Amino acid sequence: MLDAFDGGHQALTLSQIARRAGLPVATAHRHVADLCAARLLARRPEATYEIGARMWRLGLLAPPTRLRETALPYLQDLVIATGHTAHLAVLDGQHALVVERLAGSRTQPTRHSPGARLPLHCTAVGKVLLAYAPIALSDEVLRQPARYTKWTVTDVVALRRQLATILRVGVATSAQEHREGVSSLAVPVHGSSGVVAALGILAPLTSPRLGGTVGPLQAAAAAVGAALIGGDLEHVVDSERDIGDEGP
Amino acid sequence: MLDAFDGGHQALTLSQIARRAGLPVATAHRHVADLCAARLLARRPEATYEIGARMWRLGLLAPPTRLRETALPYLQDLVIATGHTAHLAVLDGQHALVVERLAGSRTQPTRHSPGARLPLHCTAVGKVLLAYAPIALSDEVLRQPARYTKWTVTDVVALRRQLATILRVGVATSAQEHREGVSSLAVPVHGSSGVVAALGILAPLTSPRLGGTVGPLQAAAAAVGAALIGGDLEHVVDSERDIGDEGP
DNA sequence: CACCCCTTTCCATCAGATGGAAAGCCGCTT
DNA sequence: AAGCGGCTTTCCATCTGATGGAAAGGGGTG
Repeated sequence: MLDAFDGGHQALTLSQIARRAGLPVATAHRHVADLCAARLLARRPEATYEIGARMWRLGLLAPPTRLRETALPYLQDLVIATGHTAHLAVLDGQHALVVERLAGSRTQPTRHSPGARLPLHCTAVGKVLLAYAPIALSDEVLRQPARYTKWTVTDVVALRRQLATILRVGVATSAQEHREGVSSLAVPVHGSSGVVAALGILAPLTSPRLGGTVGPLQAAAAAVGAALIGGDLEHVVDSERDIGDEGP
Repeated sequence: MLDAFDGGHQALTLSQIARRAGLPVATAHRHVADLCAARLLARRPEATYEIGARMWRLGLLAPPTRLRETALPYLQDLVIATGHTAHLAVLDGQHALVVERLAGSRTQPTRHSPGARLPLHCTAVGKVLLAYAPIALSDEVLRQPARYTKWTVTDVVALRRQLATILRVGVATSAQEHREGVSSLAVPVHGSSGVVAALGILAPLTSPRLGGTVGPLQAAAAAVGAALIGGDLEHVVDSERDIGDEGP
């Protein structure tokens, strides 16, 4: 029933929620009232509902947040060093879950979109995650690779070859395979338990080649990996102190 | 029952959840299983549970996220300009909810703590929010102001005078009133519907006076306010596109 | 004024939640 | 080895609470 909320619907009326969830209004009304009482939803003056502050705080306790907080400084460095948009993704089922995305230049206020889910077979970060994932996953994902652009590679044999190459050289690319006019480059982030994320760079085709950015990219990935392994302890203590005090 | 999770307990066993929620294990077991099926919780290999990816994504749809994303660039500017830690907070019941906190210097990796709740009567951001809030709230909050340090002002009359001054000059301060050795300065952020947030700066007592930072602080607050009002439209469209595609 | 779409409440019907108890599983101590 | 304490997981008789159709109330608009 919470699934009624998504990126395009951050504020919904009761009837909308009921319709989108396939529930009778009376039932939805009761549920929504309960969720509001629990502060998981909040009611706005115009009788629309949106995600509440408690839900936000709970979401902050999820693993992606810790990863994001740790990686953010290095993402900033990477953006400054390369001038391109950087993003960090983790494996989430059959998708790459974008944990953070930082826009390229300050003047171009392209917003990032944490929470987005990208396909695994036609994005650079997705390919990295897929290459290092258990074979069972690629078996599943490569059954029917969806086509996004005319450049999307849907040939299973070719994709398998790509994954093998990625494992060997540690770098993945995607040239307009997901969105026209956008190329990307990605490398794995090695944490305490294997590859825990993929760090990637996006650039329009018109910009200078991405090849020269492999160095900074790998350096940033290594730094993030090291921070994840080394910073575990202090980080936990930190959040205990800072978020620990619950309110009514 | 989700309240069992907090900053100090991001991963819990079933029994822990049951105890903390005051529920019999059998009931907790069923609930947790349901939440896992909904991917609101996730089960880790060691049979502990943590907040799931779906919860994280839902949290991203909450108002604080939009505010945070909008304000982040200006916070960065502010940190660079002043060299101090900056933070942004909104009113949440009887607390100030920290939406974002950026550490002062790059070399000093002080972590920020979005999600933390600060008292209203003894922090600079809290005082700003309280000063601009309905009178009913300050009536309530000033009934029994809690003491945090020996510098905490608990005299109701003095606090009321402070709030009046804040309304007049648009700046609030707190000198070690919440934590020893930490002073802060804060100003309101004016959005489309009055004061929607407070922007503050933290500094240790040993550092140069905070007085000189009022200018940059007010400039940043004005910029955030403008971005909030002007950027609403494009922002919505953006997140529609980027987060819209739901998964299974 | 009538229409439409929304929110909110009520209540008879019915289905699903509840939690004690017992089984099964480590890892630890005696 | 045997015993113990903590954990997870399943079962099932009990009964409490969810369900949704219907109707009332509230604002807008043509």
